[in-house]
Amino acid sequence: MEFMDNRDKIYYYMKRFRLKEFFRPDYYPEYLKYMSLVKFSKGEYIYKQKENIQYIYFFVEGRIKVCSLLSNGKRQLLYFYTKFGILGDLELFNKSNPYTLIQAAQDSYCIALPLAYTKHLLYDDPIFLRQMAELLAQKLCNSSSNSSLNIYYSLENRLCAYILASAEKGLEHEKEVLIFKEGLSETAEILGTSYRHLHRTLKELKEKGIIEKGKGGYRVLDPDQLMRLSSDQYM
Amino acid sequence: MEFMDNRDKIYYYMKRFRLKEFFRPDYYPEYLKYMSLVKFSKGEYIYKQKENIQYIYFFVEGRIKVCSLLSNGKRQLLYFYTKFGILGDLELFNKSNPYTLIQAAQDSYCIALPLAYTKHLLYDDPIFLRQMAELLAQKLCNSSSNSSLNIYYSLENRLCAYILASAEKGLEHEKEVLIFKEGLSETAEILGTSYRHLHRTLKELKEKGIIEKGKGGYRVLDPDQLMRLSSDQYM
DNA sequence: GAGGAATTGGGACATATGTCCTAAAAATAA
DNA sequence: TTATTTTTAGGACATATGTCCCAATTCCTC
Repeated sequence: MEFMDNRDKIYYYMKRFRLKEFFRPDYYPEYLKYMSLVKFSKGEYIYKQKENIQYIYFFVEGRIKVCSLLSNGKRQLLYFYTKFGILGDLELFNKSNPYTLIQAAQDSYCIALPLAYTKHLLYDDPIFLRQMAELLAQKLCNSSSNSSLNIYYSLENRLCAYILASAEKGLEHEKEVLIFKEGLSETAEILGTSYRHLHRTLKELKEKGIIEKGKGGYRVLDPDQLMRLSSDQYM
Repeated sequence: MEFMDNRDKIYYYMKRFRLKEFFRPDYYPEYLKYMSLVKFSKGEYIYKQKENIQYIYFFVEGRIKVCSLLSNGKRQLLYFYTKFGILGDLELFNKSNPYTLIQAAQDSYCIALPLAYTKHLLYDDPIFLRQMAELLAQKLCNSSSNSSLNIYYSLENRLCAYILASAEKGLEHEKEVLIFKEGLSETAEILGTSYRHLHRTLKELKEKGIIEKGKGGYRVLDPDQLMRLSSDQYM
């Protein structure tokens, strides 16, 4: 995590995402004193399991991946942050065990609020607490409906969604292309399938002309069809 | 929903489950004025989709089933309440759409708190709000891990869990037995599988001597093995 | 009790996915 | 560069699960 010394950017994001409305107006100036803009580099962990959390973050730019750690040691993909959102709500309120793994899927920016100086205020701030409850309720809805997607959709569907969510923009012959660069065994783990089956399914996508193997990963040839097959998951 | 005019029972449950600790002490007497004990009969709906919620409930006794309604019109089992819990937290904070279906799986008792007179207080009660956030965070954890169970466990596992959670105690030749009485097509729907496959799996359980078909449903012959196969789901 | 509707039981076959194994290719270390 | 490890590729086969059908049974209505 890298602290960006850029007060203007903070104010810009605060205004853009109306951070003010998350807090009791009279507590806000106190929070503001401690907020800072931070950058997470691609692959960096934002929270690791079992770690006591120091900050909550307002995610403002980039892409962030949320996995849960299962008892068998595997990871399972839960969610991608792609637009504004709050990180740490779950970890803040779920005493028992922070079981999630939150990782920057691309270089990402957040506004960090350290809990050390503000936790007592936050816990007494009905507006903040209500916002958190609403967010958690929303996430719970998402999670429940996602869990049904896992039953009703095939690996092909889930893979398409995952490719869309984690592919990166790159340039090739002056054209913008999407390239999927993730390691395949990690991908299999995250999608909760076997390497063998993942591979088979990738091959089918190749045969359908949707993706193409190139150096450094799979190039997306037909994003529209990828989208059609992926049915809004993880987004 | 039937209102039970039994003030003593309310106080008993309040003490037993420490309801007091869910609220700001100075607001509590006001809430107390409106609380009442209610009974839901087996099969009765506690919340239906799209209905604006009137009460939140503290579930104190019985068994309650929570399903989500999917866009394809099917239900999916999310959770069973078997011991103390709060109903309506999700519905209270998730403005967009109450998408869950909450139904008494057995005769059940709750303490009802009508929102009409108390919502403004609850929304300004940091202790209540924090409790809600904690509950929602916990449910979110459960839901996420459940969604992985759907991937990692076979129908046999899920079915065993479901039988355990929804079987009823009955007497037969003066011995206490568990009987699973749910309709099979409804069960298939809730477990997200086909009727055919459910049936096949039930047959396997019969052949393993775990259950037995009798009049009025399936008798559980070997609860221990059922437990072993079900791996703590929905509980 | 007769007739129709819903529920239960199951055969046949297709597809999705897992396990096991082996080989080629790429990355990394020595 | 060569040796070793990791990653990618895929054959063969087993199991889980779905779809389509139809028959038997039970339930419900008249």
